[in-house]
Amino acid sequence: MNQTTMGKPVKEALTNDDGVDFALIELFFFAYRDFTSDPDAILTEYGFGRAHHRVLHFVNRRPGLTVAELLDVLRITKQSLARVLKQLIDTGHVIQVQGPRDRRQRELYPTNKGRALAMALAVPQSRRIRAALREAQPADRAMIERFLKAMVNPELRTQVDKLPSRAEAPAGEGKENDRG
Amino acid sequence: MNQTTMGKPVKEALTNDDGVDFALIELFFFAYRDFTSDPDAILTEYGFGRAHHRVLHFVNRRPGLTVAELLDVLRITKQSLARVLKQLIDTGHVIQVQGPRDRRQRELYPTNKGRALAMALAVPQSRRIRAALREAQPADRAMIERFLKAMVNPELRTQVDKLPSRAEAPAGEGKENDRG
DNA sequence: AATTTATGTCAGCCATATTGACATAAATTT
DNA sequence: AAATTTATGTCAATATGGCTGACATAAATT
Repeated sequence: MNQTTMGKPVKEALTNDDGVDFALIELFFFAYRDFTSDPDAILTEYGFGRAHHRVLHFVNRRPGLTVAELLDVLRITKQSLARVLKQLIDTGHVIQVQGPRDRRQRELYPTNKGRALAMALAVPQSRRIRAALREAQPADRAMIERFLKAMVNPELRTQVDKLPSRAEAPAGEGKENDRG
Repeated sequence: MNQTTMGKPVKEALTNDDGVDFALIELFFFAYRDFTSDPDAILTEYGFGRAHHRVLHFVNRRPGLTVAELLDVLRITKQSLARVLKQLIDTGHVIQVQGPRDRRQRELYPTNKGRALAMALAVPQSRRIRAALREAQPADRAMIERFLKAMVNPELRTQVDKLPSRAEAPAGEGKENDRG
């Protein structure tokens, strides 16, 4: 383990010539970092973090999802979720409703307050995307969507598809909401 | 704060119709999550985390950068960097060299071992990108690059540009390794 | 000689995640 | 009806990766 045998400094930089697409790797890193910076700033004012953002987001995108479903989407443990969810409930952003079919389940819904915050967090992100598309090439939004989707693990793409794209004909009281 | 006045559950899902590009927001989230999953798995074997990855990555991309420069790129505090950097040094992935001009500075270089690990971490990410480009539309790689760059805060785009894309004509002692 | 700069280190704090164990209520199976 | 499984909640301990503040050292600059 001495400097002579193996600890010699490598002075040449890794570049795209090394068969690896470092340009896109780094752009993805920087892009995501700044993508999350706008909501982060807002969340700080509320004493919330990214964990709260994710919960609030999916509760707003799929109102009525159960705790188990939320855990599945977020891929965290229930103990991790507990604290964050409790805070969102205590602050009146999310409420729990006892499941109608199965009374053990807790359906999670945003309140108006929670809906407002979710929108406030999403707007700057959407604006950033819109601006980037304009700067890049407005026509090919679909292409970027395909690219990003292809970056997702095939097994997990179902998750993406489960989220509503367009407002559905409201299902009314009787019928179920069939997103499946 | 009672259920009657403000705590009523909002039952309608937020959709793309609400003027916000939820589709791309979520795709970006899922794409980044899976993008980091491959290296995460490798890092775990070494007892390292994402923090180590980032340090190792930039030390390999800009060998010889100083501690201050690294802190600037990563945007963390020196106390945060300290533990991670120490581990990378102790395990022989990175070595410090006293700055030639300014002997207070510590230039950071990867060792061969550190170079190898950096490559091992980058390869699956690059492969994922390549596959996604193939699935999307191979021609328009440049477009996606423009899009991602436009997602980065303008002030910070200089950071992106500071990284080497192609191997440069080596400046130093005798002949360097030119893979070009 | 005094000050500033680059780095390191100590100590403590916070947020977010983890695992394991156990509790409760409701649904399901036997 | 009793036993089991399921959905959720909670307690405790632990790890990681950030943070701030304070202080130390050596080297460069003024």
